[in-house]
Amino acid sequence: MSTTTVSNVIHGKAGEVSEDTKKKVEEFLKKVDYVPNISARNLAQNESKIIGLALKARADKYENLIMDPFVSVLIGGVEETIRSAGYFMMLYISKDTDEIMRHVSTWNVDGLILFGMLDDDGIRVSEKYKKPIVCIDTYSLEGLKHFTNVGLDDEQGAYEMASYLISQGHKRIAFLSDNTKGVDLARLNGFKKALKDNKLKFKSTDFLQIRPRSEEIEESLEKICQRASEFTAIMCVSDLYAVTLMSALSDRGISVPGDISVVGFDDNMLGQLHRPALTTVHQDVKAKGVTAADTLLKQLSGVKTPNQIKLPTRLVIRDTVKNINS
Amino acid sequence: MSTTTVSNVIHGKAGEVSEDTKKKVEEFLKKVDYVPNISARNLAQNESKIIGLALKARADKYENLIMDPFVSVLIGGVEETIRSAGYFMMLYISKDTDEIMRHVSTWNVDGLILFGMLDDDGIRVSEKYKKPIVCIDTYSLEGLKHFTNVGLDDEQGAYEMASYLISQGHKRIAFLSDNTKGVDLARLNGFKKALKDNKLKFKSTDFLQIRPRSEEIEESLEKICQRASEFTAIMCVSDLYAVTLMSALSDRGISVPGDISVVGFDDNMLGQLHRPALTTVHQDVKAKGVTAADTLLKQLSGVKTPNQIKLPTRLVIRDTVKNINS
DNA sequence: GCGTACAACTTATGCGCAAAAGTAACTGTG
DNA sequence: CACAGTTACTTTTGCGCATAAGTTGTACGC
Repeated sequence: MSTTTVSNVIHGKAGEVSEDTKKKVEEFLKKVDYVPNISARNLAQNESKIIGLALKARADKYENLIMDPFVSVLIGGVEETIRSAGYFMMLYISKDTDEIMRHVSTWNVDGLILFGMLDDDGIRVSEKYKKPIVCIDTYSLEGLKHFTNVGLDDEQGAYEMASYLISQGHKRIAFLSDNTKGVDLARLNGFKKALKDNKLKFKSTDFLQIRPRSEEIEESLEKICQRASEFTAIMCVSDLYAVTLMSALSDRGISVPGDISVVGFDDNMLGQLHRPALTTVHQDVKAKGVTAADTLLKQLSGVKTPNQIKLPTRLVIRDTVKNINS
Repeated sequence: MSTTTVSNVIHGKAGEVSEDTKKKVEEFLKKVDYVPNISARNLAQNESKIIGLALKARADKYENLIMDPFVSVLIGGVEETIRSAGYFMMLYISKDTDEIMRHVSTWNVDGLILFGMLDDDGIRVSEKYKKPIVCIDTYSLEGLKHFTNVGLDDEQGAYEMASYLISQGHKRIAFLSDNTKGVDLARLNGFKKALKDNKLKFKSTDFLQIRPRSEEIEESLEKICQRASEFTAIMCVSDLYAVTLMSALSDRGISVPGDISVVGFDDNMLGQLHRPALTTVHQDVKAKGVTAADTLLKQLSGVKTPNQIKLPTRLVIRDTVKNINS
């Protein structure tokens, strides 16, 4: 029984091994409870069967990243897909792109999924790393030359939401976010577009800035709540912020949707469990993870994929918007 | 420049290499942007520098597991600790223990952290896997012979919470959970003990069963809410269930804490953002992950560790309990 | 000035695997 | 019956690393 014969049996190379010996080998493998050594296989094949999932966060959002149910659902989707294709997932959470890079090359990771990475960082990575990369939720035309993006039609989703608010009679609507880049910018743009199409003006003061860091968040919420009476509705860039805002409003005796309407974006458990239940834009986070992983897997097997995949959103009308049409 | 010399420089084996050649080698390494091939190192050393984090869920709780902010925080804690010690994390989410086992042995994972595994499964794993295992939140005396457990003083936490409820005048208190095993049992026991110490009776009908599966959860909530008037307070086994319950109560016009008091356990963002803010038992989930990883790392470097580590809990009194002392 | 000790290297070996190259026995064909 | 082709194997090689074993040169003591 030579190693090659055994190897052939393991890899199911029929025609090379007689049925007789095949059975013998299989029995033997079972008897000794054989498990292949992946390190050795990797060394010989120069492939690792590992997909790296790198989550990166701006330092000030790191805490939120980890807390967000979004992340665990995403991880779950990726892991499931990858595993059923015989790959393994190495998870990497970091604030430091270089560290991620080093990690990826030491392990000779076969493919990369990046999330939360700034667009230029993604490009930087792709320049060094010569294997397939799929990014989630990036917004960089430049980047699309280097990697595939799996995202959402954020602009359209925000457009629909803003249009809905306007249809309910809202004219003074604020937009709440912590930055104006990437996804947040796309959502803001959709919002602005809806205003414009309805002949409403967007003033820069209608942008309410929330600070993600725990030391600053209270102060920023205080400022925002003080200005609440200026608006009839606040459109938040995420459910997390919508619910955070509603808690702050509630603490100050401002009722939702009685005094002011609030909407979110994402549709996660936070808004679903809130009462009144949050009106929001639904996205299928698990599908995002699954799609990203699937796309990467396809690329690994040499199948061409579009370099931009946009998943649809869906308006979910619940109870945080008041109809104020006279 | 021989491989050994280079290897020695990389591993900082001073005294074996002259300062001169050391510098030369280092310059060279930088120039060619050398990255070690971990597969080769693993093969040579028979160690992988990988820590496996296996999350297992009963089929009916799988969805919840993934959604729960608990999980991502735990993962974050483990990942951070492991990485700063030069290890890597391979994440494994599955309903199937055998699959986890196969994975672990193919990769020759150096150590294992198990979460959400039933006690007997943990033991089964430890019988095959001859390397260090740290479990999180198991409750099996038998298991402690095989692995280290990092957990909480659940019983004490629940005892304090129940005592607090009693001090606020509550005598008819229900306990809500989806099962009576492991952690949930410990919390239930703490609850029962507090009742007993205060000369209150626990009837088996005071246990309210919630069903975790999304198809059944509504029905079980309906039953529970119908019985709400029997109690002045409901102690929930987790914040997730407490908030879920409060949403259901709110939908039926039952006010918290006006009509009934509700408390949770865990202290996660769900309860913190809820209004009224949830009175609960705090646990430091990140610390749990960090402690588990630290303990495993210690064991890997041959340091003895206690086989049972219990992290403290802390009562967090917020706004969901009414003082009903006459 | 011979042996010992040690510093600073180099060479050789094996980890477990996949695949290339080699071998031996058997089969069919002209 | 000789030779090509095929089947069912075995032997060999090399992936990149750490380390054991071997080599060389130099300093020092007596």
